[in-house]
Amino acid sequence: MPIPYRYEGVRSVEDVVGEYQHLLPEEQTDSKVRVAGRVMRLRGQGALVFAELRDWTGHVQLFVEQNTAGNFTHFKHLHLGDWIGASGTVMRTKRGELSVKVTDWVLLAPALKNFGDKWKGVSDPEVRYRQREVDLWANDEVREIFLKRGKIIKSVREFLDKKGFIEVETPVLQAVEGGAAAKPFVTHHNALHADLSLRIALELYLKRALVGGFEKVYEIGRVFRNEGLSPRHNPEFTMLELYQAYGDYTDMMELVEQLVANACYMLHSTTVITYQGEEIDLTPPWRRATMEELIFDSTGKSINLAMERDQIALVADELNVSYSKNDGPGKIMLEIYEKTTEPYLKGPVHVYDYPKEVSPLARDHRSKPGYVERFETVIANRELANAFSELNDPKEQRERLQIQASLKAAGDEEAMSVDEDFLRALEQGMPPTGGLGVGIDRLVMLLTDQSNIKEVILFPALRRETTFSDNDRIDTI
RNA sequence: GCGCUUCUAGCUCAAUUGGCAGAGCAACGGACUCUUAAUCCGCAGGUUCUGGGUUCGAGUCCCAGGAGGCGCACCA
Repeated sequence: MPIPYRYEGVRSVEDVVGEYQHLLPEEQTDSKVRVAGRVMRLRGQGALVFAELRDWTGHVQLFVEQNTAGNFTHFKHLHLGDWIGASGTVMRTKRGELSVKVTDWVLLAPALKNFGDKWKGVSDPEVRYRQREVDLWANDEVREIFLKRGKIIKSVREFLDKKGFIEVETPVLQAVEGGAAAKPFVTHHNALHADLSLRIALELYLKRALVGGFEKVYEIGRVFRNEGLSPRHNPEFTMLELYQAYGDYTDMMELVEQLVANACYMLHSTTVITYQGEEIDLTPPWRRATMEELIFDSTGKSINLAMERDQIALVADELNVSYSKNDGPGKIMLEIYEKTTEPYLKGPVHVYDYPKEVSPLARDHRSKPGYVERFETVIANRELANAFSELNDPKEQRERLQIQASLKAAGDEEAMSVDEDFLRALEQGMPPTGGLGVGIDRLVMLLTDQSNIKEVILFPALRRETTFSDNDRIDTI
């Protein structure tokens, strides 16, 4: 029997099940429907076969009788996972299961490998991540997560569009990567005879868009960082960055609260969620606290940037926080915060007023010397967002980047370079601006209660597979 | 990159702690016209991740390597 190129008139299982939900046991209709999907279970019963057909929207039972269905013998010998199209009438069985009583059916694609145990599926994480297509069929909750991921991103777009933000796209291949402290992936453009980096952030080009007149602009895009893998880090991940002219970091606090609460509500119809067993209330407004206050709360130590570097270093020593000889007071303070405070912040909380030393793109604090107007939002002990009042003074920005470049020359692989294109743009004038970055994967993890980033990335990065294992039917066919 | 840990049939897991590698599901053959992880009968299935070593004997102990998970480090 030839496998057809198309199968027309298919209705979704969800649609069919919804329409005929009212049928009583043993009630038969002469309503013809066509459905298609994978055969996920087979129960032979002599001259009668029950099958579970699953499509993207759900599952429905097929009732296949020798007397009334074509090609009955072949149907009996279908394999779990085979794609078929079936047409028939809708009925409910004696035992109450809504079914399609099949009259005609056709094999659309055989499954030469199975999806594991029909009850337990697959649980080996290596198979689940390497062969996500198997995972998606074997584990319903996996499909659910990726459906939710799509909904979350959609809700973010709708939210920003409603606020008047314009979505743009900026280069992934960049001559001078910048906008974050991270090691890039480097590639080569043959025709240009140039090494290019894959972007590590969206920041610099989006600011140039602001100079160009976009007053509210955002991009949701993949960025790439050449770092180790972990349950919370994939080398490519999705960032949202947005910039709003005439605003500052306090505007960004409100915006991120609304954005996250909105996505959460879209998904759960509430803004209170459970994450890894802990209840988290995302209802705005969120707590705001300075880094110094939070360090004091968790350690009882009072530090600030009016202190000498050595005094702060002494506190770090007392707290068993390591730092390097070249670190200034701001870097040491950040180290203290990250080791003693952030891991214990359940949040949501906006941690604000960062040391200037560790924030080369943020604007000087309007009243606190040595600080910039920057905050990070922490939820469930993890940084979810990072935002500042953006530095828009080209002279100051040049000096900051030159410091970065000298750090880079001294061996700091994560320091930035001087990006002349960016500086030239700033010289044209960038309005006062609030900017915000949100890790979308982290947001999805939070809202879907996942602790491993691989669970929210359809095809996460893994080491190259060196051996391919055989499966059963491929050899016997 | 470092530490801990896991790897047995296609899948999910056993194997008396060093003594003949096994079960359920899937597959294959058969019975059964209302099943729901159907049931029943039969049959087949293995480089125990790879390579060394210790031992009369290794899935089990030792060494090296591979892949995964968790933690640390870096970061989001």
